Amino acid sequence: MTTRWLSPEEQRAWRAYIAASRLLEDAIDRQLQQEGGMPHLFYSVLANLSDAPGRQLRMTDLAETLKITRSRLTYAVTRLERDGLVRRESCSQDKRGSVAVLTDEGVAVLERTAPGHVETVRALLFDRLTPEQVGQLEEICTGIARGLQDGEDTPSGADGVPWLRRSSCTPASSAES
Amino acid sequence: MTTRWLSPEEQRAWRAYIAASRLLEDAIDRQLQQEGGMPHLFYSVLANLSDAPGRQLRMTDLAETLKITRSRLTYAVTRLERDGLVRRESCSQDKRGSVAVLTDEGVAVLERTAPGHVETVRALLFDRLTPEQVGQLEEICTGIARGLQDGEDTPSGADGVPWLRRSSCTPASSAES
DNA sequence: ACGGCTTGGTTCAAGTTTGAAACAAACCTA
DNA sequence: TAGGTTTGTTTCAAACTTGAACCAAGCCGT
Repeated sequence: MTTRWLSPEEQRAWRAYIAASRLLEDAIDRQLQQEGGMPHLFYSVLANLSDAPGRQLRMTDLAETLKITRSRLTYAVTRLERDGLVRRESCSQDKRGSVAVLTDEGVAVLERTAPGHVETVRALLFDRLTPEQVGQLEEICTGIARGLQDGEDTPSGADGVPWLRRSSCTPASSAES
Repeated sequence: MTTRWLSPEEQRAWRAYIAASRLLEDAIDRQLQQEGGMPHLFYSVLANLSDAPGRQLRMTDLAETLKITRSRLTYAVTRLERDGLVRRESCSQDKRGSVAVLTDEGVAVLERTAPGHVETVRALLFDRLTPEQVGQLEEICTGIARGLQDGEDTPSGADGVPWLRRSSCTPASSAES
């Protein structure tokens, strides 16, 4: 096949998407770095732990919900542990595993940082979208994410390209990022 | 004000967005790294140069259209130059400036890599969206991006939070990423 | 022409990410 | 139950990003 290039509409959408996502992540990272001394991802680790039962989660589960590699998470948790916001405990059932536990100080930092973060997300994103657009965004992203996770362990069927890796999900509940 | 938390809809949209953007960038980076030996951003540098008049662009202009810091671009161009895909030339009009020029080898690599990249973007994103969604995505992203660039040199008016930096735009034309 | 401010780029160190390799414990299965 | 595979996590080096600091060249007003 002679490559199906992007249509003008698709190109515009793609460029806009790249620009928006780059700018948005940069802005959020900067805000969180200044007010919380940590990048967005690290904040997300705390946030996810905070609304997990017992404020703790197995490393792998955390990595899966955050959609990042275990390696990346190991680094993040190590740093957060050094700062006393998270503690590692070995898993009783499975001696291979370890769980990340949010410390009281972690909770405190999160509570102090969350408002500013949410305000930022709101100001930069949601205050600029109509309710319908919020719905559209969710629908679009949910579909894309699902597609990216299903191809998962891609057995490279027939002529399929083995894009992507990563695994399934184990969602937590409420709160922000 | 007591912090306007995200509504359930907003939360779902936000989480979905984070997941989708993370997975998408990872997948694209992986594909490009394998088939082109470079991360998405570097590919974008080549792509942007390729459809610029004379296949060249001032560093600052390139950084602005790519929405990245000059520093990041310096690194990327240095690497691409080391690989012979780009060449730096000093600007005649402004002796401070330098322009990045796409070399013939750069063009070759781009032509060899573009099809796979476009196929990926298509398979992972556009093939999963209806035409209406493509339009919605563009509209949403354009609005967000615009908002993020206007606040630009934020003079921190009254009680404004000085989120973000970065500058305006000087678009190029056709092709992919 | 001089000093000062702005602009275009680079440099450097510290921080983060990637991917492959290493480990160890859990799980088969013969 | 020994051996082989899979699973959970860390380690390590190389690559990339960040932000502040720096340097030069334009720009301006005097």
